[in-house]
Amino acid sequence: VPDITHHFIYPLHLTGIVIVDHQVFADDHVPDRLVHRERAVGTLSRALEPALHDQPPEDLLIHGPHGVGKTVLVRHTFERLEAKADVDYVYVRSMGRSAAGIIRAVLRHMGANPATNTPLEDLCLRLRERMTRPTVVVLDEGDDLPATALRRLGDVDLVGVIPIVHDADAWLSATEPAVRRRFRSAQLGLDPYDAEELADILDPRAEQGLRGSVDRSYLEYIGQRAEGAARTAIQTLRAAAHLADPELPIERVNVDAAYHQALSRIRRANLRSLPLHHHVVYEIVRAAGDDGVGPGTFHDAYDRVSDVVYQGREATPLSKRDRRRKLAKLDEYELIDQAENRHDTHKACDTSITSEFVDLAAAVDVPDER
DNA sequence: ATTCCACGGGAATCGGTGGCAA
DNA sequence: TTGCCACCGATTCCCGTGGAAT
Repeated sequence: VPDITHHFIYPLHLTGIVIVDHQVFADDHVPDRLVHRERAVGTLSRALEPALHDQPPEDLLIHGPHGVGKTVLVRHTFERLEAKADVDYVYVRSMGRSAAGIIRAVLRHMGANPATNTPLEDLCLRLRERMTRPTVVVLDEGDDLPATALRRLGDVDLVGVIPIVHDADAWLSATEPAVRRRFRSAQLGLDPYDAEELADILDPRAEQGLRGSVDRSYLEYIGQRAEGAARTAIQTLRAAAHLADPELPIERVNVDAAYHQALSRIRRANLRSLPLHHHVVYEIVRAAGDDGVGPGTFHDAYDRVSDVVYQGREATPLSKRDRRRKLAKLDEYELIDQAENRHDTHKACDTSITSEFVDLAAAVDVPDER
């Protein structure tokens, strides 16, 4: 949440705030120019090109590691296309959604509001009815998309599908052959940036978003620390700006400290977005500290605290199977490292991140070790 | 080689909720 | 309005798989 209040309450020069434009650091900020992504913009534009002539856009599988700008690439390219042609663009965060959930999200974008229990078949019918112009459906976070969703969207004329995933090979081999054929030769991979490129990406943001200028070499340090991910680099710069003040110019802010603050902020937001069960599971893992907790011990601990933790809440404790699903989710969100096998341990990535909803210390006196 | 047990895919089940007919 | 049904999403149940210990 942007901290704007200080601007109005205190004279700027008396505060530690050097950020003058929060928007350029927001995750959904789309810059006018995508630095070092010219070729990717070209490839994507060519896939969308048929839409300019009222033809369905081509399917394209976009892949690459965290934070290399997959989503921004799509938004940026589409905004330009939209200015030129009568094309629709639907962006769906598909993580965890069923086939019906995805189709429903597309329909909602088109102005329909189908009930959650409308049959998938009906949803698809309505989708066809409403599809009157070329439409690009972007399925972000599409690593485990239900094949049904892809098949159904593929059946609709005028629709081009753009799944965004991390690992293209894994994705293709996990899906059904028909889908594989569609995307095998329609891929766009984004590589991590190097430190120089990241500095180029940070530079205009520092210019626009911060009071005063920032040394190029400092931006490069951040670039090195961010390991190829633009999102991490941008959030690190932002954290550094927060840590700076009139006494401590931004270049003197420790990059490591800023980096960790940025990571921790991202993880905190991730945890907050999850429902109660995940918080309980997370807190049990976190309570084990840096040594972690083996799967067996984890389940014992869960059983021991569950009565108290769930007391007075409508939710009830989970089966072992579902605890494993929650652990997998937490791993996905980079909140824990899940045990690889039964002799390994689950570990919290950052034990300083705590749940706002669940407090185990208040729930149990002393967890006795067995 | 055998045993132990967590893992994780998939089927079955449950609870909630629109839509619809009486 | 009421009662029923179909459907979804969440969860549990079931079970084959496989890594590590013995």
